[in-house]
Amino acid sequence: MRQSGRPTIKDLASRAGVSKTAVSFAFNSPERISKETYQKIMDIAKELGYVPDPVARGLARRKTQCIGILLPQSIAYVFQNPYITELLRGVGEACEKENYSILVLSPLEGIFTHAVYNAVVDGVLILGAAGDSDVHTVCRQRGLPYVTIDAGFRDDCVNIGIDDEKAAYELAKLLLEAGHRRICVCMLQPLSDTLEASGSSETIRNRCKGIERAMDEYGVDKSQVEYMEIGTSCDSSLDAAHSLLSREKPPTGILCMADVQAYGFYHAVQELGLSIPRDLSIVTFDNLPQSNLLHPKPSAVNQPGFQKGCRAAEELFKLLSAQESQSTMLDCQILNIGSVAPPST
Amino acid sequence: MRQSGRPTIKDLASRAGVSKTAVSFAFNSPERISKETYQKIMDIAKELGYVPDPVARGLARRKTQCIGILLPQSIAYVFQNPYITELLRGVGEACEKENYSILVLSPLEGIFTHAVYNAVVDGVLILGAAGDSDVHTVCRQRGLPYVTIDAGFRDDCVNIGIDDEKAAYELAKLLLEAGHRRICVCMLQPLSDTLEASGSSETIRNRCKGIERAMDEYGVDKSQVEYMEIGTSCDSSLDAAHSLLSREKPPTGILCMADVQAYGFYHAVQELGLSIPRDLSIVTFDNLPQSNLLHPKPSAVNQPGFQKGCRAAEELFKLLSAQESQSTMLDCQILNIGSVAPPST
DNA sequence: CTGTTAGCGCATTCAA
DNA sequence: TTGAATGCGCTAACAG
Repeated sequence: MRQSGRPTIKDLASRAGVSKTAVSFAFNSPERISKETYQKIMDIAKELGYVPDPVARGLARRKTQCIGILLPQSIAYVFQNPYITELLRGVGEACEKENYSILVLSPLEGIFTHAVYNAVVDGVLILGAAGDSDVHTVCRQRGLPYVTIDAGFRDDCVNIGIDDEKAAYELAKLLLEAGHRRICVCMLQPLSDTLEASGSSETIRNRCKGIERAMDEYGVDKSQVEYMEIGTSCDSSLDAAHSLLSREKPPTGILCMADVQAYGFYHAVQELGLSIPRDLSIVTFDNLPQSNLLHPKPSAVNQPGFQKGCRAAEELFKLLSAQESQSTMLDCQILNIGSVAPPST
Repeated sequence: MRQSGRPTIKDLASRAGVSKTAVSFAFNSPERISKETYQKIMDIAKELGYVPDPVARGLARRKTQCIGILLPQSIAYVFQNPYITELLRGVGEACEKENYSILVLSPLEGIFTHAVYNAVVDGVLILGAAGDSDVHTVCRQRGLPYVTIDAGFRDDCVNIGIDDEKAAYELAKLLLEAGHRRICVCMLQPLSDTLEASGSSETIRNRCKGIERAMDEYGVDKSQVEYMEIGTSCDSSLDAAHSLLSREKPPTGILCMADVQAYGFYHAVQELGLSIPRDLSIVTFDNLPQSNLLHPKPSAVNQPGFQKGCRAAEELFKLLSAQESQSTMLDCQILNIGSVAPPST
């Protein structure tokens, strides 16, 4: 028969004069058949170019050896943020140990959760979904185990993250303590075309809380701090930086939600012939390896991106094997390295 | 029945008093059933929490809506190179248009091609495989359409790349023309534990040819150029840079195979209180967006990473729909921006 | 417009 | 040890 070109288990079986079962055993539990039959089967398999169909196998054993990673926006956008790459590296590290592959899922047709419906995976990692997102519902409908990353801690699902409130508090304090009052907080603007994701994530909410707590502590009026959504790309943050710094009274302190935003400011400062921290103080989240190139290295919350991804995947694997799993708040430190100084004006 | 917890198409059909076909139509071609049956089916589906199983669906229609991207080394390693991220962004862009997801495949158990056997995909993109790699065989065995990226142009498969020989030639010329003779070429060292991948790729071979052609042209003896395998991470290139620059007679010109390698040199130069291009000239491949942060911006071959990924995916989609597809050599320019000057010593 | 009937390719229980 | 039969959940010809 062999209609679609590729040999099937049946072809191989009849060609080798054995049953389908024997062939199946040869590929899955060789110890259950005799050495000779095994050899014969494998020889003919090679000759025929037979290899078991992963999809059919997946259906039969109810396992695909893949986990999905659900991104909040399009791939082209999200991967402009090197922090995401760090996460992915961590996930990859854990997956390779378990012989799993990673399926990158992004919002299809603008719907955040859409990709989950059709994903051929055993479980899912979810990035930065709001607590009230319906992604939880979707996963449960499909019976998919899932772990969230940077999505806030709640009782009914496993989350890996840091103490964002505290981290943001410390960062804000760094600026306030140095005397800054004209402060701009750079938010992670969601893409406008993925409406569903535009509800601010739990992480962002927590960070804002932390910032406000610091301000209260220093008796600073909330109106003095400006919140600006500048997204997570070098380009958008460069633009934002230029527009901010060209003001008559530009901010003296910048609090970024991501290293990649800080890059824009470093770049702009350079282009304008200014200098950090003399003319502008800046603090940020992430502290990615590549930020070592910046001079001075930005004061930052040291986010363990790699570790986060790794840990999240590990917890997911526990769920997949029906083990207990629980949320983890990873440690992070504040590194005050040299991008903060008292305001000059 | 409903054994595994999740409702199946059969459950839904009997519950709704219709046949399985009707349900299938409701989800796949709603226009083929009456408005009322559709509504009834969808209502009960929602009530039951039914959603079609992607694996079963994949088996039946022989289509998974996924393409794989096969990496030459582990994910944690490969994604240290931001060029790869650029490629991925391009692939993502193309995939989202076609409603495809990306499966990231890395060598399992140290075998480059191993992941391909079990990958639940309709086609594969292959990164930088050597021309004589058996990955071609594997894909053909599985009947998987595939497109290579940066793998050299050959007649029997579709490849997307640039003219590496010429590009490398131009880069080398930049250094030679400025008068450099103590030159170090930074190679992309493969990880030692993936033996299969250690045969140098077509791309590297072509680049070396280009470099040698330039040297011949300038009458420079080949022995004056040093080839050093320093890998593709900030750390490894930083180490290499320090060891090179601390020599008694350090090289005056560096030719990198990737931006990420140049980062290490910029960093080292900074740490040593030296300056580019006064104390060291450097040219490189890639010219990634984030390299704008470097000062001076490195002279480089402008590699269209995003476009490459995008184009490769598009060609693969053509193959998937049985259309004609062909290799493409993308344009690239040499940007001589300011990281090259005559040697000072 | 709707239902019946076969597969899709493989894993696995139960007998032999 | 091996083989026949059944099921995984869904799609798609083919009838009705």
